Amino acid sequence: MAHKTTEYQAFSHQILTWYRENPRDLPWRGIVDPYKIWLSEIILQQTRVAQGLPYYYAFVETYPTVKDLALAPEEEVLRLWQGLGYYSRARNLHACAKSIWFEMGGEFPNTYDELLKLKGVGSYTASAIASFAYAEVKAVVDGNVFRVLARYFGIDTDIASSPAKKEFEALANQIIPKDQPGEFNQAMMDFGARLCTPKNPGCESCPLKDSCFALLHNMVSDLPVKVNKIKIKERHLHYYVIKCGKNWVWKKRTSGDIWEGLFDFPQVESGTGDIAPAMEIPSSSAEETQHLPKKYRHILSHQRLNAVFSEVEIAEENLSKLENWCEEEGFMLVEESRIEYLAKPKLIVNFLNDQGI
DNA sequence: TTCCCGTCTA
DNA sequence: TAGACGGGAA
Repeated sequence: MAHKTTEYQAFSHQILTWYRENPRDLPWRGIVDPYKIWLSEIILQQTRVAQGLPYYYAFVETYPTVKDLALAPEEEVLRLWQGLGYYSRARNLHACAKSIWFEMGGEFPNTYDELLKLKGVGSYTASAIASFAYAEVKAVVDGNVFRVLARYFGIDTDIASSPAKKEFEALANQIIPKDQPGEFNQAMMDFGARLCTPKNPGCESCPLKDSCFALLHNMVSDLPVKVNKIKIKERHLHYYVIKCGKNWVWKKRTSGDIWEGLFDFPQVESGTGDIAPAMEIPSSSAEETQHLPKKYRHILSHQRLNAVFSEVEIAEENLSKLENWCEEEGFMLVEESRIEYLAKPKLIVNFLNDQGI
């Protein structure tokens, strides 16, 4: 396949040339510390650079080394992650740091295969760290790479399917120059992010415009092929915001649902939202449900949440009853000034902001 | 509405 | 192998 090798070399040469003139200025570029590269890559999973950037700065500042992260309490890590979404990333990040520090002697894994064993590190992230920090020849395949390869080579495999991942990884690993794998990987992602964009790509100024399959066949807007089949679930949550003086009742969310490890309020879920669900709260009466319920709609990728917040005031003389109830139900009383230190879903942050908290 | 496709899990 | 997992921006 001599002609293919030549074609691939021409392709990677063009991409690298473009990259040298058009690199994104990112804070982790040129960094060789695998810890910081790992941090940046986990933060950037499913996340736009602009959104992840402040979190990267905060994490590097708060936890400059893997040791600092390992010694931090998980709740503090989740609080710093608040608002970024996909919270399992933060839990896995922290669990990995502990494992690297306490079980691996603080030695960061330094091969693709070893990196892949870390929780939350899949083939993309393992390739990124291995190529950036250790110059291992492993091609990254993220959304940008899918798009660039699908368009240039005219691949119409559904990129949401399982075989697509293998097909694109195999191709990218054929193309990647063995003498500068990290540069090439960054070049591909920047090229996809800045020029070969999902909408309105810069084909007129593209260095590959004479050989791009999609452009030559007028298929730029048709590639890559992505079959969207997410089912969106409609949910109705009724939250009870229970206060006793300056104490609020909070609930730490458990596994098996969204927002694991984050804090919100005691809650009842109903199928339709038509019927106002009831919750047995000690020492409260109808008159003590002070304000009109506040309604919020919150959109996630797989769920549409319709949340209603009812405020319940408990007389301070009933504090000990409330404490017992919290104990039984697995709730916790949190003093108002401590609320800001809890890791909370965006929905709850929005509600609190509207309350002036 | 579509894009962020990355990883884990059932 | 499909579905779950966030939140913001274009």
